Amino acid sequence: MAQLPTVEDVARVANVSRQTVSNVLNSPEIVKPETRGRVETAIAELGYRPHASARRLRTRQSSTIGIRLDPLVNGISGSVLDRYLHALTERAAERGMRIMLFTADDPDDEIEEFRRLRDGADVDAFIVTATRYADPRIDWLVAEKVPFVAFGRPWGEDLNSPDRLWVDVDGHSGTHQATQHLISRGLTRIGYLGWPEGSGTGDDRRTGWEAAMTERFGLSPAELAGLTTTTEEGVPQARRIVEELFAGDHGLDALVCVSDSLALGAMMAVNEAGQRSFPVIGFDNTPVAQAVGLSSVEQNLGEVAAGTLELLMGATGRRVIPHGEGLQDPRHRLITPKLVVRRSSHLAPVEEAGSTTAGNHNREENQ
Amino acid sequence: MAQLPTVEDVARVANVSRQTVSNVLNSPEIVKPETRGRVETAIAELGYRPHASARRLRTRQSSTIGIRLDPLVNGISGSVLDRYLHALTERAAERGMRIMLFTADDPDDEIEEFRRLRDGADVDAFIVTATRYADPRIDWLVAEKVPFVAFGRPWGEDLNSPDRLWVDVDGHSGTHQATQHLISRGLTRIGYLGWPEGSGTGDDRRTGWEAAMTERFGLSPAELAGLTTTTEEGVPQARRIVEELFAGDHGLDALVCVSDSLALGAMMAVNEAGQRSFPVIGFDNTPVAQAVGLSSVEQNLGEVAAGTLELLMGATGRRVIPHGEGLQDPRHRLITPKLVVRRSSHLAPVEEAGSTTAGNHNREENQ
DNA sequence: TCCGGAAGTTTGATCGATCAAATCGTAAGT
DNA sequence: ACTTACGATTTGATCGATCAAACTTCCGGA
Repeated sequence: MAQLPTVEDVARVANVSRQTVSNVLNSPEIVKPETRGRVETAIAELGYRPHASARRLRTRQSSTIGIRLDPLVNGISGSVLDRYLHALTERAAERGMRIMLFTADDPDDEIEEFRRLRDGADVDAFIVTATRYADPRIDWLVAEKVPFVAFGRPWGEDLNSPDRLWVDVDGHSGTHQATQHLISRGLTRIGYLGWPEGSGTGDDRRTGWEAAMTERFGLSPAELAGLTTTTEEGVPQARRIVEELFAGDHGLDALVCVSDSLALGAMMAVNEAGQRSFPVIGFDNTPVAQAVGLSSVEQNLGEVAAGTLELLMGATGRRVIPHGEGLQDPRHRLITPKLVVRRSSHLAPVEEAGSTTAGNHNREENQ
Repeated sequence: MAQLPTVEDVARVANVSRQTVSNVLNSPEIVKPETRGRVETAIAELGYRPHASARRLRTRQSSTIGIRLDPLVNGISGSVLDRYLHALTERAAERGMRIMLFTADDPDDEIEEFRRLRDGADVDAFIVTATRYADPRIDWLVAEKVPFVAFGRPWGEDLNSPDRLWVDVDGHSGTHQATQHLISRGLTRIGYLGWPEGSGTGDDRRTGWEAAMTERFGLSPAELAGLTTTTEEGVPQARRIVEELFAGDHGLDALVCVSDSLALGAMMAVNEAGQRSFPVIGFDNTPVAQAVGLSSVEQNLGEVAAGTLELLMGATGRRVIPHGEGLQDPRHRLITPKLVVRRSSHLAPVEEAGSTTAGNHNREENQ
């Protein structure tokens, strides 16, 4: 088979030099229109396509972003990361970037992988997920000046640190919307089913519910605590604890939950208890929520992905901004999620309050 | 910042030539052990890491596999591909390979992307999913002799075509196991809830149920047809049709379903009808099935991923076998799935037949 | 007329690795 | 002892692009 055409070949056909071909590709504006046209014709004619590795070797740019993909799929909510990945791949493609996946057993291993990918000019930047307090990965990336964006706020650290770009979903706003929605339907004893205190994301989501309840009913911290139930993540865990709740004298009207898993477990318990009009709202709007008709807070992962790339490449840029160069403010993006209200299925029917206007919430019938 | 070390630097420190360093990396067996040790020490000392792009430029190999990631997440079962992706990333890493993602709007666009990635030496091979009859992508890949593996059998074409490597899950076996399991519990009127005829995967799965029913009860085609219900993929669709079924005089004991979506819909209808001991079995073992305690057929995606790489790289190889070179037979892998039996939750409780031995089925309590 | 300078284009060097062929040294064969 | 052969290592060329600097035109101003 004939060799693939190179810049050299294109140059010969267009009767120009290598460099001019290169310029047509990389900075067309400096080439005289007439010449440019000739070169473009030659490119089309030969079916020329630049050799990415050669370009990378020279420019030390890869037009590729690395992200770790965990081996384990952590159940029902694992899909959030997958959906983010889909959105990211798509948005990245729009800017001529691609996504490369890798795995790692632990943070040290991940750093080792960062190093390999960076040194091999395989990727220009990383996206790190599941960040923790005093994360060694972040420290390494900052120290080595490798561009990166974290998906998830730096809980407990400086949210505005210039070194640390991040995107996240505003959990507070999500649960606030969910709670307000229930309030607008005339419900008052709205409980919160969350994770044990100490998780940044979980605590953030709880504050949204707290704020909405306090604004409307002026509850004291003690009263709020009385409406709060916590459990580890997991459908059976949630079902168990909500069953216990229903066994006692809870006096609740509805539940706002920190995740779809907990909401699903709660729904099952609600259903079990024969409570046919006890609304439950989840978080993440996973496929499961869609499937069973569970109202949930939708993280707009397309926006999250777009925000990620804006931080990495600027508003419209097509290459990663080197660390520390002309970074715009703010150095983060906090995406506001939207409540998706579903006419709940038989699993946990929600009575529609006749005249309720649902504001700007999404409303979705069972598709 | 100091330049990254190159082979040249390592060579100087180890007092050997560039090529020897290269040999230590690529064919250690031809280097005298003593020399090798010296080189390895130098590598460690300098923290040298090969520059992937330079290597790629020279060798025209990228150690990367490309796979398209669809923008849309097709509901509940979309996660199968995601789980495959996780498994693939992990297995690929074990062999020093990485996964690169891309998107495409349609088959032609995907071919264009194949071309770009191939010409740019970005990837060594592709994995194609969601293949169709007379798929133009396959034709292109075969014509261009680009190594690839299809996830999914070439339905309606030559299963043993030498040009076409594929991996797939044995749907027949999965539904056969599911049906046998129900039979072993003493159930007899076991229905099948599937997709409309014409989908390769769907038809394959139905044959497993048909075979098991025929073996045990010697049913005629007409009788089998009487036990079969079909609908398009989707939870609400399934719920609707099973509700209709229950409204009439169906006489069924249980349902084997072609997917978890349909099974979930069926479960909801069953529950609605107050049938508390009507087993439903799904297919794919999605997180949803785990969450709601639905028995389902688990596709072992780790094995599928491993099979994919075996076809691409040989049993233990660390590089992609060029098209047509020493491909072993068979040119495909058909992975046998396993039934996961769950003690079903309140959504659709399954009575345990006291003394049933479940054979080699997996048995899983609600975690 | 001559010079400065910008615009457009070309030339030579280079990125970091591997390939192919050459070289060196040593052990085996006759 | 002399050739042959092989194992181990080195040398020069090369992959395909871009960078940096040089070169050529051409125009306007003194």
